[in-house]
Amino acid sequence: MNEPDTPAPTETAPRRASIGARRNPAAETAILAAARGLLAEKGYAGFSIDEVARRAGAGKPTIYRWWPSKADLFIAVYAADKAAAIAVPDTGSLAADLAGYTAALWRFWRETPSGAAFRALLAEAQASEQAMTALREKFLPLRLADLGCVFTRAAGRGEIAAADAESLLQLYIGFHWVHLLTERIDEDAALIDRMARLIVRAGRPDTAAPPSR
Amino acid sequence: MNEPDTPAPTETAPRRASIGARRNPAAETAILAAARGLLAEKGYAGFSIDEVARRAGAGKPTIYRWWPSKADLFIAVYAADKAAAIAVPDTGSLAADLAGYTAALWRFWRETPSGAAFRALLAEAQASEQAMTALREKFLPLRLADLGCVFTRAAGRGEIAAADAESLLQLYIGFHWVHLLTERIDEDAALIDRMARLIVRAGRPDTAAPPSR
Amino acid sequence: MNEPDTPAPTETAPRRASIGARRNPAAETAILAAARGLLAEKGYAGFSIDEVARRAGAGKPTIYRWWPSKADLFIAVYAADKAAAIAVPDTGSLAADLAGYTAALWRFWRETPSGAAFRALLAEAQASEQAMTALREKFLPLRLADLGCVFTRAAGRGEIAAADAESLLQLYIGFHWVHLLTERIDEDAALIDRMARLIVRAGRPDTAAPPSR
Amino acid sequence: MNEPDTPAPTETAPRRASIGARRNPAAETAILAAARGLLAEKGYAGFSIDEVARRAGAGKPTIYRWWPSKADLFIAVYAADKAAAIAVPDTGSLAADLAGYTAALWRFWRETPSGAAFRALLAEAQASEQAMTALREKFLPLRLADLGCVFTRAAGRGEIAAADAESLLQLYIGFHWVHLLTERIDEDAALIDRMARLIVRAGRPDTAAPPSR
DNA sequence: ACATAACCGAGACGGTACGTCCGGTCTTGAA
DNA sequence: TTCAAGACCGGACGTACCGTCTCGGTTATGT
Repeated sequence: MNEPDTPAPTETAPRRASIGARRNPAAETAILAAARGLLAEKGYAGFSIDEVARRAGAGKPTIYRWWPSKADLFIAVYAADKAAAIAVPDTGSLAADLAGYTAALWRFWRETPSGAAFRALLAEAQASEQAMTALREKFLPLRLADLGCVFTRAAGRGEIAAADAESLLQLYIGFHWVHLLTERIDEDAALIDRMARLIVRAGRPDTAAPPSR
Repeated sequence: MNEPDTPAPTETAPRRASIGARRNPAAETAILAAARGLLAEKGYAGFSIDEVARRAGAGKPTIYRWWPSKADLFIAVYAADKAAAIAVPDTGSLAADLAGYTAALWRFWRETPSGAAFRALLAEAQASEQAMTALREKFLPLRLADLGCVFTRAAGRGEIAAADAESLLQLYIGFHWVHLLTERIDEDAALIDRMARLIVRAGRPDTAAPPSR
Repeated sequence: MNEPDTPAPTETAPRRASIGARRNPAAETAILAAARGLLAEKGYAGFSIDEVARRAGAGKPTIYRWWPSKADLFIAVYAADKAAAIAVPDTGSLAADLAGYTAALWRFWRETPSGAAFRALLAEAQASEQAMTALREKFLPLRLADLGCVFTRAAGRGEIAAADAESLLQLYIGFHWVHLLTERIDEDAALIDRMARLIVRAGRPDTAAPPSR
Repeated sequence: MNEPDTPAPTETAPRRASIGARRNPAAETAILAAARGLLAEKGYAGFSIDEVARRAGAGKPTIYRWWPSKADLFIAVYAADKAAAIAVPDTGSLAADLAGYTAALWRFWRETPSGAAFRALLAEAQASEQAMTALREKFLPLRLADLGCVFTRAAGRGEIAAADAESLLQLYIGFHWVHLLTERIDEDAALIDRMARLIVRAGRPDTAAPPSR
């Protein structure tokens, strides 16, 4: 009904037009970058699709087309960093592996927007069934896979009972979450070491004790 | 030009007037009850101060006067139930204490609005500095106090090393948080027992050494 | 990251491909039919180029190629019906001609999408200079030509003064527009007759009166 | 969930706050003025609630609270001018009254935003049932009342048959609409006079025939 | 006895964000 | 060159909440 008031500045604005009936990688890049920047600057509060669209010079429908919920956007931001950032250590010692991984993870969370992204994802999941589903189906499995092999290797070496591997992993993850969600992911080496040793001890096969008997 | 369809005659409503220059307990009760009901029905999503005010028949400033942030309201809802609902067990066995406490806590979270309230508090804390402060200063200390004595007693009995008590408590809390935040607080006795035993084992004094004994 | 749920495989659709470097009549037909149907069902509200393209299985550029504005599309819809639907009466009496024409026109407006199309054209012309131009240059002359001869014939018969023919035509058209735009084109024979007689009387040459003098 | 990012500039911005649980006349004035200005500058195209809110420094909900549809806003803009602008003439001659009124009305339509407002209202009514209702119930009766007495007086003087008054009024209104909707409300005195005389002649009592006299 | 102060419900206020729809442009890949 | 398809940006839509503010009224308290 209304003409768009002459979207005039077609010639002046470096508008990013369609490249045909398929996804425009430039738009995707711009949107993810805007989301990253916004999360880094303002965190979950202050994050809005509107602002992402503004910063990316993108239309909101373009965002919703590819990331139907904020959770999807958070996951994408996280995924873009993750691979490049954290190597799963393999030192031959579970305690060392865990301490190393925790230190690396916390640094990663502190120094990239991914910490904020994960916090946002967890928060969003409490408000939106859709986000909860995305968290459980698209996100958690990836994290479990990463760390899972650390515990699997430890079980292979006899450091922990194989049957406990999964439960220990859960304990370890809980430790991370609590610290992230309460903004205590500063690098406290002593704390990290203590926790790693506790986890290892918790998993120590019962055969480790008996000798004492 | 248009009247907003005459918002209902004031004289018919059993309005709850001021009782003078002091807090009206009836208003407080009504507001808390409305917040409880809303959390129970809709969870964090669907919770809004507007809706609480509507349900309570209260003015928004009355709510903001007594609970300056949503976090305060969530904490109040939680606190109203907590005392009555969970007794800290003292069976003489740390594993049994933990398993009992977890089962009771999860039931409490499932069967009262408090589970939703805590999830809401955690989510809110990710978006609001004020809520984060309330979480850390008004809420967490209370929980730590509860459970702290369980570990203290266990240390006193020699079940765990006193130096590890606090770290073990953190692990245990992390376990609860992960399950709450991913909506897995169904009563799985086997899982709970396994985790309790792991915690105990993690805290086991260096009996591994005790060949020395 | 997320595919927009794979919008149906292209190979199953009975796609209407290009027939080479010239206009495809099948596409034109499908688009006009879709526009007709949409106008008939939803009226001006609910009419959109997107929806027409969806219904016609056409691309939007195809529509814009042949009908650069919505006004052109409305006019095309109107024109497709008009010729076949209304015969300009010639009874020898202006009043009878007018009453007959009005009755036929209103029936036509009620029973085909053309009434909606004309309303849409008038509305669109208020928002778009392009549509206003189309209305004035492509549409109105046709209507004037139709009815013009009715008045010309009446002037030839001495029923009305030739000098007034055009002004009477304007009055008559205004009558139609008011009724169309306020959704009062139900067939009220008495009203129509009264108005036709008034028009005739307005045009009666002044020589009709003098005898009385 | 999200803090409004510290609406900070409370102290700097001359924000127009609420004045309590009742309508703020300053807001009403600002909104109407913004709507007037926007209509005057851009017409129906280019008119949007968003832009009105921006110009008025008002929130969209404030606009929707008092003018639930654009039609209501158009009517309010029209009404604000109308009373002050057009006096219904009473010269003792219907033709002179009509010509005078038409000239005044067209000038009013040209020189205030009311012409654009009425065009917008008519257009909007073609797209929205709500607007059509507002047009028929809130707007047209007022216009009919204005002009009605001109014809009533003429009938009292015997210039026209009382039974024809209403129909003549319709013809006269149709004349105005056609010229407004096709942007031909420039002051063409000859055209206006001719049309006024035609209307008078159309209403002439059948005393014309009365050779009987 | 009476002013004052704090409380109460109510609801308007400016604003921001939501998620959706449409307009008009552009590009692709096939015919 | 035309076609269907559909992505692109922009912007408007109407609604929900946010947190603040002001009102008019009520009730206790302190003078």
